[in-house]
Amino acid sequence: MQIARVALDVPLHRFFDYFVPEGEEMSVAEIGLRVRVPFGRQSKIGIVVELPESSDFPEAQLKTIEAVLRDLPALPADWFRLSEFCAAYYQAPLGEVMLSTLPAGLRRIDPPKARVAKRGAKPGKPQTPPELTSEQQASLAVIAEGGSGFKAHLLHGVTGSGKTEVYLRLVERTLAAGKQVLLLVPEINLTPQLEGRVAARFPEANLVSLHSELTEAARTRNWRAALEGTARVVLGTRLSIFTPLPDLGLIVVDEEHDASFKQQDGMRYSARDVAVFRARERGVPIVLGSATPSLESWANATDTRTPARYTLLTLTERAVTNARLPVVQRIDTRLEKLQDGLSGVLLMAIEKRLARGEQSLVFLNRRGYAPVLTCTACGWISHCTRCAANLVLHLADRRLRCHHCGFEIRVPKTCPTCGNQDILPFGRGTQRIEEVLAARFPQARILRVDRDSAKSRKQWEVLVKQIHAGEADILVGTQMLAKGHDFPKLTLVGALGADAALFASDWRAPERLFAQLMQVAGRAGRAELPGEVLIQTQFPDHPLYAALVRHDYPAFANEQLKEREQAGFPPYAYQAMLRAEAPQMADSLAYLATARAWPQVAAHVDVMLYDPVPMRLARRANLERAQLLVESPSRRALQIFLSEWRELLESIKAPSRLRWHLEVDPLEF
DNA sequence: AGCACGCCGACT
DNA sequence: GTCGGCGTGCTC
Repeated sequence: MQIARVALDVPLHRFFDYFVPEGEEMSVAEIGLRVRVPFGRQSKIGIVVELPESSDFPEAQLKTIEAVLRDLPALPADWFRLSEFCAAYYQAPLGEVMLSTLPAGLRRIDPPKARVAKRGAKPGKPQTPPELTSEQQASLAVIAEGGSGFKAHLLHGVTGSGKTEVYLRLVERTLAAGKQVLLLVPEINLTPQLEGRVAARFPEANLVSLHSELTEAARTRNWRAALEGTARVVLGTRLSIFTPLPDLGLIVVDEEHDASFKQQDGMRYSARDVAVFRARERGVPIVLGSATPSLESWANATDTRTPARYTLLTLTERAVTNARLPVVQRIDTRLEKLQDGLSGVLLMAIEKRLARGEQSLVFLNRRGYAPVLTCTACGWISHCTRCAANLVLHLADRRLRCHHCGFEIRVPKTCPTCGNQDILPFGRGTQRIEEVLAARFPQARILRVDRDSAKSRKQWEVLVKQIHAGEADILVGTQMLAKGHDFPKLTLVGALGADAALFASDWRAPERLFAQLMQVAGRAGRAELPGEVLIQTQFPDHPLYAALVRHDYPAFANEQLKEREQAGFPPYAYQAMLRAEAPQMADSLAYLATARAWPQVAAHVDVMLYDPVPMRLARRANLERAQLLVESPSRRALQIFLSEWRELLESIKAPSRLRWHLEVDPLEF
């Protein structure tokens, strides 16, 4: 009887062999088909990865495949190589990688009911392509020179410089060559606009989108259209990097610096990094676009000591006629007394916009009314009972809320420890700023945009519509507002509380702050109206702000890279993080200590292990967390170490309540 | 991961 | 006397 080797969705680094049923014999071309197999007491969906001559397992004990599913073409070989790369690089079991990137509908036991494929995105009104700026033309020429083989390009373009138009021209060329395009965007919020634009421009391409807000059926349908080649353009969020694309000819990663490309649970992959691997492996060009590239990508494109891995393409002018970059200014808050967190300069600037009928945006990356509630008598502060964190005051619905575990209670009327009635909010969040502005400008229409006011996609869309219709004079919002939306009447942006990130213990915080401020600054003055950006800071001379005022990302990036190199941080070192969590910190630390004490560690001279330490948020949802950093100047050395170490990690005896995971290229500490 | 088997504490 | 806690072991 024929034997099939099957990958299953179990956390084990091995495959399982089965007999192929009589009369269902498979050909080599059918490796990559899904099968339903008995597994223990249950049935599971698996993927055939091999048709071996014989099994290492006693053949008498092999079970037989229950059904060979031929409803879908076999998954292609390059998709296998992509999965294998991820499994090896991120130390994840291959079966888990393969199955978890499939749409849920195709992992299910019950047979999917066949439905007629509906067409993809509805094309908007047909567009005529705009004239290209000379910079756009030059970028396109460089990419064209690279040919149709692998080449990585970093497209560095300020907000409004027309990166999207460059993508569209590349899509056009790729489609004309009979190839498929994969367009990656960081968030679902950004898909509708780009979707409309691409669909309008290429009505024949049968664009499909792939993101978490699609229904399961729609997701399966779109994924299948990609695999079968009927969809020529796929637009999606990070998971869509795993979509099988038989005719792939181009990958674009928009806003490549965005943290949403990093998966934060399960296999903690970076869709951007996987995309670069996939492009190289498939031999197709890839374009990474951003106004503020990640320092990793920037180094790859500019480092002169190693041969540049990426070509750098720059767009400096705004593509919209007459539009200019906003004027960025620092407000020295040491010199000026703030009124409820707002400087007189900012208040006056808002007043001016109100008088002119223009919009202002006050940006503050802290939602809620105040980050903590305190008792003036005994010093009590509102803290979460399950986390090592404060409860945030949400006055809008009179609740104290933990932003880490979701715990919430009603706001107490008196201090829970001493009964004092005088309990006060400390610090300021978006709700409080909204209130302050409402008191100061009673005639103004104020709209707050944060995760509380825009919980669902629907609410978000309503808010965006209101802003566009000019139904708001002042917007108060978190980074939600910073991303990818044009508000034509917006001419002023005020940034509050930015300094916190300057001296944060996370050394990536400045990089994120710069990107965020640059992005939010880009919201101001997109149309004919010039924009103004005011940053309230106690450190106006900080080089980060100095670079921001000049719109000088390269200066900022090069400065940061210098610091990273001196400190031996990425991208000049490669890292992995082992984390453990358990009800008791001692158990978490003990697990890491055992991992650290592995005798073979000494044999890996080029790999360095730090001491196990409690995480910055040491307790979350009643679990006490610790971590151990592993570092190496060589990516390869780190990989070799990790693959050996992982086996040890799996063999360490630990309390059953303890969970651990290994993260390669961690972004947060 | 599931799911079973297996051996010690408070309940109808 | 049993229900159920989670420790341990296995899945082709």
